[in-house]
Amino acid sequence: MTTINKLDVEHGSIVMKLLGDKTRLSIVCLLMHDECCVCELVEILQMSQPSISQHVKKLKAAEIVKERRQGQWIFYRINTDSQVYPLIESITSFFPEQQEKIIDLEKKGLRVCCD
Amino acid sequence: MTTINKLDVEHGSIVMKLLGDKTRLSIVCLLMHDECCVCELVEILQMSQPSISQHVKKLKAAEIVKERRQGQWIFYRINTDSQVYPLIESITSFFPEQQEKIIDLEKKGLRVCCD
DNA sequence: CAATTATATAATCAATTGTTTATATAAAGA
DNA sequence: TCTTTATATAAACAATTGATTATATAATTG
Repeated sequence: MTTINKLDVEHGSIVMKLLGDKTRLSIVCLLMHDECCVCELVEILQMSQPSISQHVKKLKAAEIVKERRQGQWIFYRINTDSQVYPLIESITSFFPEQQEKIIDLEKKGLRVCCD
Repeated sequence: MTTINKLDVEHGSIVMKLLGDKTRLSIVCLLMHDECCVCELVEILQMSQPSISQHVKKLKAAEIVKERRQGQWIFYRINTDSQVYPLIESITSFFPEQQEKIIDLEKKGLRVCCD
């Protein structure tokens, strides 16, 4: 049994505003499945690299995502430790699975893998 | 057992942007408990009447709220028939109950009642 | 170490947003 | 019908936002 931790409206509206952008909402939905690096997001969302970087920067500033550098790449993932994670999880559950976009990326050989 | 109807990101981000404003998020949280007229929202949120009217207009345009005229007053309430209502309900559940603000209004004798 | 690849950052700019002030509409009451 | 009360709307404006272009940083590879 989980008790929901209430958020204040001030903080919540900031998070909601961040998700109130088509690109960022897509990024967050995508990252719910898998971590992705910037170039993968660029390919999937068909947007410029600086634009994607600016969006993930905002998500990072709000602690919605975390980053992890691996070689040349910087991988972004959902910050499940965040106070707003339950809200994020709840919101993204209303949107369609984005997995097929990552699968398409693999098919095109554009998936970044570092082992 | 309820099956969640998925929303598309395009539509969802518009709704999220509307809730990404402190005033509108507060209004929606308040209306989850009770319908309110504009002058009650003005009093509770301590904002100008035109400002509140502009905000509820946007919420109405997105079909998040409905209006009902009663005499001089126009009461706004959550549109529970909307396709995005489950999302609204889910999001608002993360924020504190706003009931005490309506109770305070009653104590001050500022609650609008038409019978 | 020079070239390449991935990402970040900064400057610029058009578009959007939220508030205020002023005015219009519409119902109620004297 | 004139006044009051409640609400809507329009115009103006400052602030914020998101995209683009150009440049910087940082790791990799030859």
